[in-house]
Amino acid sequence: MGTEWKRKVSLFGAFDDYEASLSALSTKLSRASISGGAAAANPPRINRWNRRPYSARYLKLLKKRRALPVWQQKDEFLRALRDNQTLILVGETGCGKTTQIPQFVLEAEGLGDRPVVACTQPSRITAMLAARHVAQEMDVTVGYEVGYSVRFEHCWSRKTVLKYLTDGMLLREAMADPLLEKYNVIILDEVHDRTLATDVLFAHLKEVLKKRPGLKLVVMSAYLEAEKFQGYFSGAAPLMKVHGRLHPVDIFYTQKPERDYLEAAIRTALKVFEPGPPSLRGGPPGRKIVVSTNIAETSLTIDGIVYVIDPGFTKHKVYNLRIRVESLLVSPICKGSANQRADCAGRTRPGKCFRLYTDKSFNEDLQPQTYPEILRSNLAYTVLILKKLGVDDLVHFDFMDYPAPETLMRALEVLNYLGAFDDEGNLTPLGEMMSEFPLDPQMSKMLVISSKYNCSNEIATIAAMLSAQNCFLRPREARKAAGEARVRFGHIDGDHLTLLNVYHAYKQNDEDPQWCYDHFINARALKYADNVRRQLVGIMTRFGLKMCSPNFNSSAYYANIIKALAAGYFMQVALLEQNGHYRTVKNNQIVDLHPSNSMYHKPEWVIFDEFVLTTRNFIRTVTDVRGKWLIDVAPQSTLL
DNA sequence: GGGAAAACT
Repeated sequence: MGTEWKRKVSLFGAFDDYEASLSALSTKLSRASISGGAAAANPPRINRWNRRPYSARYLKLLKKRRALPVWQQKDEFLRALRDNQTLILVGETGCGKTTQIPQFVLEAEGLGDRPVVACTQPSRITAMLAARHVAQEMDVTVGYEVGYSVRFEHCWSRKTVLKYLTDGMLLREAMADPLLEKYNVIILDEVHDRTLATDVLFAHLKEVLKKRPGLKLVVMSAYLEAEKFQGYFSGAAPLMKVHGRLHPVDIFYTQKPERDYLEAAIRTALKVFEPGPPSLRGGPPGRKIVVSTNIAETSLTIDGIVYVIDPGFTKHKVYNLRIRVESLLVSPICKGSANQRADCAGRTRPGKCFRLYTDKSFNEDLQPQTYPEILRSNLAYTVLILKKLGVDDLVHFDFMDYPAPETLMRALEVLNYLGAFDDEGNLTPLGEMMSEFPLDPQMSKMLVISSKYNCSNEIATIAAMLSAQNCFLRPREARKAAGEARVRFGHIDGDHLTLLNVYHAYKQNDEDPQWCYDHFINARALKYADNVRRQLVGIMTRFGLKMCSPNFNSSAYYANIIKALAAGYFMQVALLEQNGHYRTVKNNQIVDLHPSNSMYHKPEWVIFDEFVLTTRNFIRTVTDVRGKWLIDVAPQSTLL
C-alpha cells in the first residue's frame, strides 16, 4: 500500500519575493553607509580585542557575515540596545542571530572598552561550536577573547569578552554570584526551547535587572510568542524580527492518518523519492539516511539534508503529581516542532518534508507549543537552586509559566525531609552543601552524609553511575552473551552494588574500551560516570568531606554503603506484600521489581532509584535494605 | 521476565 500525498503550499511561499527584495536591499546598503558605515566599508586594520593586525581570512569571513539577514538590522538593533535595558529578538533559522548578535553587542556604545558578554545555548555542542565559529570570525583564539563554558569543559580566560555557555552553566554561575556582576550584557538564546534552566534564568534575571540598571538583557527566540515575552518583560521591551534565510520547503501530508509511523517512515524513505545521487569521488553511490532524535530540531545544522520525514511524535517527559513520578510518554509534537523539523530540509537547498499525518490534524490537533519543561518536571532540584539564588518567596516568584503549587509543595516537602531546610524554610548548612552538587537532592544528601558512614568513595561512584546512562548493553543479536556477561557483575544484595562492581572492574581493566566491548559494557557511559565522579569528588573535597572507604574485608562494608544510600533514598522505598508484589511506602503504588535486577531473592524492604511505567509499574535499580536502617535515617513521618 | 529521550549542572 502506497501513501497518497497531498501537496500543500510551500511554507515559504513568499521566499522568492523575499530574496529579491533582500538582494535589492543589500545593493542599496552597500552603496549607502550602514552601521559604522565607513568603518564597515574600510574596516580598521588592527583588531581591537587582541591588538593584532587582521588576517586575510577575517576580511573574507566579514564579507560572508555581511550577507547574513541579521546584518540588515544591525543599526536598528544597536539603537534598540542603547535605548532599552531588555530587548527581544525573533530570528528565524539561518538569520545568523547566534553568531552575529553577540558581536554586534560588543560594538555597542556605552559598554566600556572591554565589556563582557554572555550568550547562553541549550546544549554543550552548540555552545562550543558557536564559540569556535565566532572566534574565527573575530580573528581571535578560542579560549582567549572568545570562550565557552560547559560542564567538564571551561575554555575561557581573563581576556574573554564573549563567552558562550549552556543555560545550565549560567544558572550555576548565578548561584555563586546572584547578580552575575561579571557580565555587562546577557543574551539568552533559543529561549523558545523553554528549558528548565532558561525559565529559571528568566525569572531570576528579571529581578537582577531591577538591581543592576547597567545590565542589559537580550532575549532571542526562533519563533514568536511575542505577547507572552513582551508582557512578561513589563511590556516595555521592544521586539525585533529578522527573517531567516532558508530555501523553500514543500510540505506534504498523508491523506489518511498513519497507524504505524515507523513502518510508514520506512516506506516513505524507500518509495515516494527520486533515485539517489551518483557516488562522489569514488564513494558509495546512493543517499544517506539520517535517523535523528529531536537534536535535529535545534539549531544544529546537518549539511546536505534535503528530505525530511516527520512521523509527528516525540517522547517527552511528564510529571505525574499524584504518584510523584516523572515518566516518558510518546505524544504528538507541537506545531513549532513540526516546523523546525521541516526547516531541516531547507538549510542547504530547496527541500521537501513528508509529514506522516494529515493536514487536518496538523491544523486542528497539534498544539501550537509544547508545555515548557518547568510544568512537566519534579522540581525538588530546581527549588533547591532557587533557594540558593536567594528566592525566599516561591509563591510570588515571577515564573513565565507558573508550575502547579502542589508541585512546589512536593519539592519543599522532599527537601524538608532531607534536612535541606530548617523550620523557617531557610537553607541549612546541609542544604547549602547539597545545592552545590549537580545532582538530585536525594543523591546529594547521601553524598554529604557518606563520610559519616566511612564510604564516601563508594557513594561517589554510585552517584556517578546513577547519573550516567544504563551501562549494560544488550544487542539484539547477542542477548544471551550480554546477559551472561552481566551476571558476572551482579551483586546479590542489589543493583546499586552491581553498579559499584562494574565501575571497579572498569578501573581495574584500565578503562579499556575493548574490555567494555567484550563485556557488553557501554564505554561511553562509564567514561561519563568517571567524569561525573571526578567532579563530585572535587566538590566534596572543597567542603572538607573526607574521602574514605570501609574495610573491604569487613562484614560491614556493604552495610555501610547501604545505610548511606538509605539516608538519601528513604522516600524511595518499597515493602514486599504477601501477594508477592511490592507497595511503595510514600505513595502506596503497587509495583514489581524490574526483571533486570541482580538479586536472587525478594527482600522485605528495597530502596529503588527509578519508578518506570511501561507494561506494568516497575521499580528499577533496587537494593535490599534492612527495615531498621530505614528507621534510623528517616524522619518519622515519611515511614507512616 | 523486560523495552529503548533529549538536554543540562
